[in-house]
Amino acid sequence: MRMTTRGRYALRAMLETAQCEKDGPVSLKHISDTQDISKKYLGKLFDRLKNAGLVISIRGPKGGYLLGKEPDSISIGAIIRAAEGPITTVRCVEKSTNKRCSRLKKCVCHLYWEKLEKHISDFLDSSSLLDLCKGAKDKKTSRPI
Amino acid sequence: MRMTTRGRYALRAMLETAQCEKDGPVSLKHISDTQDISKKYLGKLFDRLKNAGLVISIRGPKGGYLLGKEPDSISIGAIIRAAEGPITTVRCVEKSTNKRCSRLKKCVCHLYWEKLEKHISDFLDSSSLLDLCKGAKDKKTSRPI
DNA sequence: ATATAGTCTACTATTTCAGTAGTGTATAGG
DNA sequence: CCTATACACTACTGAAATAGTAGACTATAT
Repeated sequence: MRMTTRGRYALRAMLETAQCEKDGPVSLKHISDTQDISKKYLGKLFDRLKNAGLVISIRGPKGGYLLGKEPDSISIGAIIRAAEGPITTVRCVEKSTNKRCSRLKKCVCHLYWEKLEKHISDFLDSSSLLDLCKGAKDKKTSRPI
Repeated sequence: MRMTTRGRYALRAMLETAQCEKDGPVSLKHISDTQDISKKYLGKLFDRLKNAGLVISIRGPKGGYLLGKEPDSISIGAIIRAAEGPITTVRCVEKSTNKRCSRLKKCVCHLYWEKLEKHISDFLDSSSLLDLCKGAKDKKTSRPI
């Protein structure tokens, strides 16, 4: 039951973008510097985020990325799914690939994993990037953990 | 956001053990045959389950494994944790290793990941092996998915 | 023009996972 | 006491995914 750095990087990068885009496109260099993430790696990550429509890119000098939608309509789930692929707690239930294991009919466990998957998915979809931005703002005045 | 086969195997194996232990110790061979899991791999898995106190072992002919506690006091979370290690959605928040990333103070994301972790953990701890056994029993009479 | 900054493909190193091999040890049943 | 059974333990292997790197290419603001 693990989340990889890819998902974490994605969230941090999106948060940084959301917080800085008012000053113009946010470059990978900026994100790399402020978030300690390899610039090249971010390049690949933003490919995914861009394909998912979560950011748009602007090329050339002063270029970078802007959010592709309003921050309140970008759910954390959408970011994680864009970065890591579908949230699947159990692969043989994966819808996209239709890879359903042959034991399906006799296995109660499947139902359980499907419930877990929905539970996690709902949680991730119930917060937006805006919610996290607000949290970040609050943290600047109050005491950090 | 993935669960590995290790966790799934563990749950299926525990369920099989719970359902069959009334006829005496359940051998790895039996579990291997009924659940299509490599016997050698199960051996390693049951090491973990045994260390966690979820099963006890009986050696020699007619030997095998019995549940280490009543099925209603074995939570699914306990099984997953025994098999896969602590449920951590983000490693730098991992308590056991004290590996906290240096960005902790400035990162709102951490709070979010910790909430997610708790959310998942609570879900996994709210069902017991007994609950799943009941589900399995029901499924025999009713129509499978 | 040119420097900046995204785009794209390919490569590499590391880690984890799933599974295998083989040896050792306890014990039920004859 | 012998022997077959079944757990215990260590070490190894192959495959896949992850994290990160290299370098050439393209668009564009100044």
